[in-house]
Amino acid sequence: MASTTKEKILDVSSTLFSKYGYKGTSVRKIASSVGIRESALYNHFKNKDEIFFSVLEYLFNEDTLMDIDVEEIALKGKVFLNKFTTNYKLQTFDKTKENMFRLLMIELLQNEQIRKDFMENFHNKNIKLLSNGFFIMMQNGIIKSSDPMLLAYEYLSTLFYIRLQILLLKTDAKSINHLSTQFEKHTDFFWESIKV
Amino acid sequence: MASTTKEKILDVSSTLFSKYGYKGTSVRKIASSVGIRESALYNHFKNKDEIFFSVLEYLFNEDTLMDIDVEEIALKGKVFLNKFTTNYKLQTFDKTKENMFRLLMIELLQNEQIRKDFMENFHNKNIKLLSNGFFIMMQNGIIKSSDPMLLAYEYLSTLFYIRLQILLLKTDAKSINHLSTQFEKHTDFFWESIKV
DNA sequence: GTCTATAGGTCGATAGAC
DNA sequence: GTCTATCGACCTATAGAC
Repeated sequence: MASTTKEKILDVSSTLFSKYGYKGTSVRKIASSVGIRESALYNHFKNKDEIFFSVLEYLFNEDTLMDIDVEEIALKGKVFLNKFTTNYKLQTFDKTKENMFRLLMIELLQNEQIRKDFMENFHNKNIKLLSNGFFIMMQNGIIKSSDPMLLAYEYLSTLFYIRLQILLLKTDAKSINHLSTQFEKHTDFFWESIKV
Repeated sequence: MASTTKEKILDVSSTLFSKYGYKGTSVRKIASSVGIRESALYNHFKNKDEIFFSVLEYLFNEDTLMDIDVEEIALKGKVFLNKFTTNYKLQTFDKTKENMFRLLMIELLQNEQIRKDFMENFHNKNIKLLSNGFFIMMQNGIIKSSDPMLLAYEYLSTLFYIRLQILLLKTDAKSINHLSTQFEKHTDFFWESIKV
């Protein structure tokens, strides 16, 4: 991996952007980290913006789609939640996904494209998947009848909050032991709240 | 208000920092917004950092303490939650508090002091208050017996997520109508989950 | 595709006159 | 306490030699 210069640039700059954000990452730093001069960068990318957006594509294009057959697995009730939670937890501790999430949070209020990506890939997509699952459960009498969207929102928001907490603690190299089982505790608590 | 030059500087720079963050706000922009030259700023503050931290103090020192007598009001069950939610919602739509929250989110991953403030004033303080309330409710048989800390975490995380969503939508001048009653929906759902 | 050299801009901060 | 003038550092980007 990172055999060509262009790939090396993307690799290095994705790390830097995820750490220091757009403004905090200079073309100079990227070049020196790659081991070339600034001017050489411009043989591979038109300008800083093009590097940045290539990094975004690179970090986001890894499909964040949950590998879940909703129609089928929602019928198994809590198994659906467990699977979703496990997937979410895996992403939280995956290095590339962590970088993506970090960059997302850094630029969330400074970059409209990032906000779009966040809303689409982190919020809407998950809300849709979850509410779909909850809807099926309700129709089959597995959980209490209510608003599937609300349930999805309630369920997802806590997962997000745990993920953010873990990111912050990691940033200061603090212990995250007390949060290691928080995902599962949340799933258990939530399931007890909605099950019939 | 903002009678002295020093106050005017703080007022202007709190707006700029909340909008563009630390790096995105230059001493030049602050000076020109106030209506003076950069050099004149240095008669009131030692450097950019001192302005920034004064802004932090200015934005945070408004007491964010909930005006709640936990011991007494927790006995009333859902009234406790309603009061907390109302307070949280008020802060979400208060202009100064919104600026504070925005600055917090912008600098969360770039500034250790901000992370500390976030953890202390947004997380720990609220978790403590809430879990205290839940503990009292449990002891009085008002809600089901479980871990008060977990309940506090579950309850707070969704409030935070709603607040973040509202902030993002406001940033792009999008409608937040569909979220206007989300705080209350959350409170109702959560109360139904925990009440005896 | 890399290098050197450099342009033109913004940044935070200081010196010194008034 | 304000101004003008200026500094050195850093920034993105380009021209042109090899």
